[in-house]
Amino acid sequence: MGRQPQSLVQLDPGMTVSSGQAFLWEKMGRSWYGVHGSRIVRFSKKRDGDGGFEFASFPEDDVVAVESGLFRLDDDIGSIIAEISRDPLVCSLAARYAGLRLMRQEPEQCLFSFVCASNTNIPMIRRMLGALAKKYGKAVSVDGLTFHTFPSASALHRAEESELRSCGLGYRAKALKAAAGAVATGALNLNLLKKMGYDDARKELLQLYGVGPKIADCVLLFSLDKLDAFPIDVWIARALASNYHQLALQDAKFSSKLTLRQYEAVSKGAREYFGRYAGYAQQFLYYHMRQGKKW
DNA sequence: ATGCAGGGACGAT
DNA sequence: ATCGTCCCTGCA
Repeated sequence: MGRQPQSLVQLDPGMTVSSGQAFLWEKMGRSWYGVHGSRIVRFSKKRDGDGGFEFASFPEDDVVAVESGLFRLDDDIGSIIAEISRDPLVCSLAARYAGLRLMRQEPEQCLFSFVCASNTNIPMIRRMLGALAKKYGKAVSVDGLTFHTFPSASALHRAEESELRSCGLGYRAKALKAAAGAVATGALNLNLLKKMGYDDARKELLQLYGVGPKIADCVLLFSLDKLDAFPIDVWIARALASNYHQLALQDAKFSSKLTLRQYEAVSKGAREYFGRYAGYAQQFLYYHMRQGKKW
């Protein structure tokens, strides 16, 4: 730990993942290490570097399925790119950032991570989640390094709110405890949400204390296979305002902060415009907006 | 140094 | 339907 976040996970020459969606990844030497639920995963370039790479998981069972699931190797990326490339800007970004991919996170980790993500920034989110993992996760040794798995719902639910606050969560502690409780008690079944459509699954997530439209959309896109979800953060809002006047609000006040009503309107428009893979388009726009930024 | 931004959402007007 | 507030950190 203690390393500055990378702007992207360079998986191999043809594959890149924005770190904005996966907080607990870090690069050490020629390898990327990531916390993936109750696993630690490693992705490294082969030493004889002809573009080859290898994936490992600890524990080592089901490695192939884990890799395929995590990096969405089951997606038909060609036809996805083709479809979102109906938009000229996304088309050019898809060419420039060829290899950028979405990850499929563990649903619980994704939900709990984004509950911690409101009104803050990525370095701070990494710090909070790292502290939570260290305190409530299980230590796993890989390559002589110590990592911590992501805490279980019940562990987070059992924790006192004050303990969660001491991990740097601030007022988000209450929301995390609530979300963890919903999962731990079975009131919220994330696996069920995977089988629902976007609207129904979103409605369920919005019931949770501390989960608004933005965070719900992130969880839907990054872990529940709703590729039509289109999360709008301040950067995406700016991208829309400067490049998509037809999608932005007529109101000139529309710049970065969206009211609930504005969010729903802009999101609906973007989802209709970009289509069933709007979420992939969102990732190209987000990645583009983040270029040159420190994290 | 004081203010503000940073992957927002809640609760009171 | 808007608006102040919430915890915390880095940076201008």
